[in-house]
Amino acid sequence: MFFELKTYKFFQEGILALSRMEQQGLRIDMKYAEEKKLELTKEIEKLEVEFKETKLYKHWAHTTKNKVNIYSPQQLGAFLYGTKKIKISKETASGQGATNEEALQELGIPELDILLRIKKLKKVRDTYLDAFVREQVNGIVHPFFNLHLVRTFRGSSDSPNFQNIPKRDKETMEICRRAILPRPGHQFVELDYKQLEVRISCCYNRDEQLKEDILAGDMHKEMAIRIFHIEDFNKETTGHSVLRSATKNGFIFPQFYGDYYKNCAVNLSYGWGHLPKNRKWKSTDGIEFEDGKLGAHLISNGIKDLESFTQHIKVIEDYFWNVRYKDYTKWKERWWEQYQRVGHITSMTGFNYQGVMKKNDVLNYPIQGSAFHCLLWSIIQGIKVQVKEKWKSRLVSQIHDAIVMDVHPDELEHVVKTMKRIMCEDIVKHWSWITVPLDVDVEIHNVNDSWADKPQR
DNA sequence: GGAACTCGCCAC
DNA sequence: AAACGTGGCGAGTTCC
Repeated sequence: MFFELKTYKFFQEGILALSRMEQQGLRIDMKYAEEKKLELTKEIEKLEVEFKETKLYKHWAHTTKNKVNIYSPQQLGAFLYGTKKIKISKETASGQGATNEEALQELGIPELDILLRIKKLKKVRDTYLDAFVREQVNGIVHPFFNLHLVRTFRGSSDSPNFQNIPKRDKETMEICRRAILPRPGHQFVELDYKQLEVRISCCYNRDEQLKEDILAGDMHKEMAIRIFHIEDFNKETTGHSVLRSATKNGFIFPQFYGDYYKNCAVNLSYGWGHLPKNRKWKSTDGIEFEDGKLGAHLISNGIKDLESFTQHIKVIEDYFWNVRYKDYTKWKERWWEQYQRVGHITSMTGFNYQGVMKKNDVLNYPIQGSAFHCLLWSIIQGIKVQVKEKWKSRLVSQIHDAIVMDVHPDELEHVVKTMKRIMCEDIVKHWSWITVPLDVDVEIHNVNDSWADKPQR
């Protein structure tokens, strides 16, 4: 398949820019990382002893021929679903009984909480801290940023992977990111494109309602009101803000990736709302809502169990795609029809997607790719200025829609201003297909603070 | 002893 | 008719 020369050159420039990031690298607090690893090892050993004293473990050891490995999903599954004959509520892709966090928590066996805690600490120690220590050279890690590995023409990172360091979970985030430091006297600055993928999707689907919702509205709130029957939505109250998050992460995002109402209904009610899956809801079920429980609130609105909630979400999904974002839906049909007819699709940034693809792939790849290409273009331009103006500041990492910089305080104002200009203004002049304004969120950390420390304000 | 697989989990 | 997109990576397991 052909790529235009400018597309080829774009990636060539991209590789050169990313290799400058790689050469720069990021500082690791080696003393901290080594000490934290030891501390975690002690805690893990203590918890292992505690776990092995439980009745559950003794039963497991007693009924197993070979030595029990508590970290083997296969052995754990065999014990729980075989020996103990617990009914499987969730299967893995290959049809085995799942032993992931969600599945284990559902069993309600308190001893398993110890095991989950051990696994969480091991993950942090062995996947992150260990990798930093292993990969560092003279206290600096040089993560690779690849452009040749991903189906969507996004990038990836390895050795160590700097694109999946814990962020959402406060405890593990702090343990891992505390190890990452700016150069002495410098400060971290992060520039994140706001809602990049969905904005880029508008450049394909030209849906005016979606564009309006992104720029002026609050679609998570609007949909939360419909999903949970909230007449007087108030962002400040805990109940409403939880249900807004539930809607965002349990409905909006999955829907944009091609999920459907049945999964979303489970996500929303069982996942976020803590409502039971397999029986009628009671008024005492579910998370704390405004004055009572979510269960009571939904029951009073005629939704009494997962089945009726699923039917409700089906209606919402229909509204979402066939009424509210009907032009997006029309684009999906046109785009899918085109792929089926000619066998490939070309993205706004000039990349060809070919070969056997599912419908969701055809609809997602070009959007995901083009969104990342906005970031890549900004990185290329940013590094050009960095070199030309001989900045002491450096671009040091990228995470799909975000740039991480190691900035000298004297240059802070100029660097942030320049990067914002590149990311929001220059880019829309360069690519006329960008028909939606782009915006960035800037997080400025304090001088010498680690990546775990809170940014200013 | 390594390749290829599964499972689980971190990010966007 | 079917049903969530992209990665990296550690550990366990199976196969050769």
